[in-house]
Amino acid sequence: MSVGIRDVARVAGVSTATVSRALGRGPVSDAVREQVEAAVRATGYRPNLSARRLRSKAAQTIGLIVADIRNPFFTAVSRAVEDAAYAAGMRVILCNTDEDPAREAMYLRLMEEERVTGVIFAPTKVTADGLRADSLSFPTVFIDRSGLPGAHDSVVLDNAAAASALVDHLVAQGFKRVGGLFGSTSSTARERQAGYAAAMLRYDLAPLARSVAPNATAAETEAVRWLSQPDRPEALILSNGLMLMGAVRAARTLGLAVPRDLALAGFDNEPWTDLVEPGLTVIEQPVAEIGSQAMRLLFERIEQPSQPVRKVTLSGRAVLRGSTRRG
Amino acid sequence: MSVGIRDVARVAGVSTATVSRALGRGPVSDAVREQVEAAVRATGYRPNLSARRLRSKAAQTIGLIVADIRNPFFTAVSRAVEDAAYAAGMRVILCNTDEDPAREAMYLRLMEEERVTGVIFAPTKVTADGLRADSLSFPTVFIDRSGLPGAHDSVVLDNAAAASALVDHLVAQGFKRVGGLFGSTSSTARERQAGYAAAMLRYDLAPLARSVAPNATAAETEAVRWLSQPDRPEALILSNGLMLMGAVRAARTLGLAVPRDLALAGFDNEPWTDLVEPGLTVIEQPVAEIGSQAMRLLFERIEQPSQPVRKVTLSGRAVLRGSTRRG
DNA sequence: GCAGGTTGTGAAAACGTTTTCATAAAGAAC
DNA sequence: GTTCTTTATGAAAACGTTTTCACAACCTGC
Repeated sequence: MSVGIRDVARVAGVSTATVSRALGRGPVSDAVREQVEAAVRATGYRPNLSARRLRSKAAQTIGLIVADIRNPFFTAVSRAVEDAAYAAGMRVILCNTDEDPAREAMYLRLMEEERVTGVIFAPTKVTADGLRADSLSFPTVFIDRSGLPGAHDSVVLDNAAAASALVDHLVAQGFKRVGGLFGSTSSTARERQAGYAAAMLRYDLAPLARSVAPNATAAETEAVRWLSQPDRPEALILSNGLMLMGAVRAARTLGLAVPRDLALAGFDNEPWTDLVEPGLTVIEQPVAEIGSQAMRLLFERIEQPSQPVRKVTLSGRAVLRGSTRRG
Repeated sequence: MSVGIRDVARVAGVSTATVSRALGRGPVSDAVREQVEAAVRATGYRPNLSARRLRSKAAQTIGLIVADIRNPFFTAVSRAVEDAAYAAGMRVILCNTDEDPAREAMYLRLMEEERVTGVIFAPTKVTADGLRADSLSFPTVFIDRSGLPGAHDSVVLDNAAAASALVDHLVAQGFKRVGGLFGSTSSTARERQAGYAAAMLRYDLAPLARSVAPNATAAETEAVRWLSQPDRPEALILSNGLMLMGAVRAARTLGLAVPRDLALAGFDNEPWTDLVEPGLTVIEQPVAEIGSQAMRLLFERIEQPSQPVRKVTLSGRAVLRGSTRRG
């Protein structure tokens, strides 16, 4: 049937141990190494990674658990994670949780069964708060969201500062009734909401915050409801790219001109945000950097399991466009 | 150290074989099954999937090889593939090739070493044309693109018809100098180009087609060059969503109003295409359907390896918006 | 010329499961 | 009551590698 290491050994005229050493790193003479390589070519041998993993206890596999790969933020991060993983000779198993704690639990169990080398995880708040430092049997780095302080390595945005910057800009433009629509499931949304509220209070303005599921349709529905009220906000901050899209839709539905009737600002500098007139003001997240930093932290954690927990905080960049220009 | 099936067996007072049967499907008495389940809970046992795969020769793993997960078309398809895979108890390994045949070859070799259950693959033209029916040691379904006729199962769009529909619409609107900018690496782009050219000829119009790398920046650069010429086209068809975005950017750069100075039509009904004024006319691809059909074909191929090769052709839906409305 | 490395190699154990084979017990058919 | 199935179980083999252990051959330093 299938050609195994024994066949290669027979063809090369050596033992299986020598073949294993020649293919991996081990002391073998140059002559033997060439013989083995020739035998591999001759037989078309392909190592069986399951057997290798079982014996060597090195899965060479990274788990990537995110809410939804269709969220462009996660798409971009995942690409950076995969590039780093494959560059290090590792595979990536991708999991979508849809912000559902039950699915998160299921995938975490799967990661255990796979005996993964490590995991990059964007947890919901409820899951993150339940995970103590020793809850997971594998090295884990949180991205975009953090959990209990000091429990896990993480790479996050300075969310409060970013939200604050948006408020600063809107207030400087003369907007006063600035509302905020934030996601309800992640620590990140909470931090953005807190940063927003704190900034508003600094200007002696009343924070007007609401929370919904962090997706486009939920945001659109809520925005339509909110903006139909007589005392509707004159500016709206959205806590991610999907929700920003929902808000744009809501403004269209209600016939509100941006920024004359409604100013809009949000997160995630997605390619389309500068194409929709008059351009959307957003906080740009360093998505590739988040992914690669997360992998760096993960690899360093794997090498030094007992080193202190680290949290890398990256700054967003405010990209100011027409959607927040004062009429 | 780690708890294995022997520990569970000892705690439950049965043999490892019985534990294995109780956990999988096998004839065991209800009493024993309960004992085993209790022992699993008591010990915190997690099966080692590498060992299971090695022995059972069932990897329960699907490989998904696409050009770039950041292309929203592939993002959406991948989500559908993953949903179907996890629903069937399988894992997904995701690979990005960047349209590079060398990386495609590398990932195909990886799939062999993983002994994957099957692969969903969007190959470049050069790789697809080199793959005969017996070139791959695992069941494979091509998506978005097809290879040698009858060599592999595939799920594709009726690309020629879709491109033709765009030409029909543009001509009906009164446009005559209709150009086409197509990707250079995939069979799909070729088919769209052919459909475009055939339709143009049907109207006694001269086809004006160019090919570039299928990404936003290459399309933008080429579009700027093309649209700067005195005899520039009055309408442009783009062969995917990224290129359509590049063309929108080019029009902005050159100060061309859409559709007055330039009509635009493309593929992929991405969420932003109706937000950028005056709305972009596109062919909507049934992305979720493509992913789930591909998985269906794959599973059926796994069950009946020798059944005839099948090709599922799905139709796109023309979404007509302002970008193609005549002056 | 000899003790003490170092280097290259093979035989066999080990990794943690599932599967095969054998067997005992229980039920069905006569 | 015998024989023939069927069902539930355990002992041991098997999956395809890597790693351990042992050892021989070759160096090095004196």
